[in-house]
Amino acid sequence: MGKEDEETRAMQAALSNRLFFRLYQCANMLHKTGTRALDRHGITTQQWAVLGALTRPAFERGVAVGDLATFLLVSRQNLAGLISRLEAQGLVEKAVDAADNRSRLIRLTVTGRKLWQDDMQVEISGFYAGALQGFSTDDRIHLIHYLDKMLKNFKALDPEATSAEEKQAAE
Amino acid sequence: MGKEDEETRAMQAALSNRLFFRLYQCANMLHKTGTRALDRHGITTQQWAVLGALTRPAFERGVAVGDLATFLLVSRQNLAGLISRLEAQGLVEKAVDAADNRSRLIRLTVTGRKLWQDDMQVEISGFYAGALQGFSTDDRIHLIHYLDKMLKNFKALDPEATSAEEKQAAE
DNA sequence: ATTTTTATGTCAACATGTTTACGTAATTAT
DNA sequence: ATAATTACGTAAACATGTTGACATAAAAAT
Repeated sequence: MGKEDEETRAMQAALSNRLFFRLYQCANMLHKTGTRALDRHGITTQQWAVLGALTRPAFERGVAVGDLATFLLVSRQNLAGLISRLEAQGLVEKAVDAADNRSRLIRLTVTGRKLWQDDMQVEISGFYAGALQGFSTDDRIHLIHYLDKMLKNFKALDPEATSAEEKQAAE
Repeated sequence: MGKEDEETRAMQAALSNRLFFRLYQCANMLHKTGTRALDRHGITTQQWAVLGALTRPAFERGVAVGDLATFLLVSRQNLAGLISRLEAQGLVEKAVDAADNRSRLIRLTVTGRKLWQDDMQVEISGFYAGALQGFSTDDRIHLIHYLDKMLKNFKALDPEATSAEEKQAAE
């Protein structure tokens, strides 16, 4: 193997190193600044993610805990605690699935939907504006594209996510 | 305000929503798959970040806990626990700073450096290859650029990080 | 009808992240 | 010299994330 190949390999490794370290830093800051942005409402970025998911048209009539965990890419056990905290705040509720009595459907309460639409949107759009300062629409689309692509790779690395995907594809 | 303006604004919000949700998902998967990749060595992604930071030329002779926390963008209290676990594993050590007796410098032990160089690199390069499948060198550079840019915005949103930056700039 | 699978709940142990707060010791500023 | 600041350790309380394990009840397969 030539010297240049070695150098190229070392450069590639340094590039990857930097990339994932930046991702790690961004993740830390996302949660730190995001939670602070919604401090007035006592909502964390994770709760934000749950509430946002529940406003999706597909989940509007309720979603099973397991499906929500698959969607958010967190564990069922972790999500259970998150949901119980949101339930205690009166923002979400559980209803038994008419089609499957084993399944409880999580959905927003009227209070939860109101909080999301009328109160949180002010801080959320402010946060978006701050965190995406200097990003053109094209930049945003490109970044989303890269994150999408990386996410697919991550899922391929995760045995559970892969089988869950296959299961979903087989339905 | 015209109807098109409203639509543009809604589209922008949907775009930002998707972007940060992807970032949230990528962060979850980074820790899940990254920790699993290094499972054989009992190293988590956070410990990985610490060890990686300590191999930087600037930190090779040791770095103060506070400076390391600033660099990793985590709190000092959190880092203390992380370091004590790495210390218990014999991977890092603390030494008193000759220039400032208040300050303890964290640095890799011989064991730690050996683990990083001889053992972890195999799994790390495998993880990089998997998570960046389909990414050209240009893609990686562009993604790093976007993450860098977003990180700067996050820091601007964080009162502490901003003051720390200013403090550093003033030195 | 009986067995197996599935969905959820729950408990436990652990690592990571936050914040607030207090003590101590060393340095720096006055 | 005295006072203020700085660096660290440490503790507590909390929210998030992981894994593993076990119980239960309903659905699905045999």
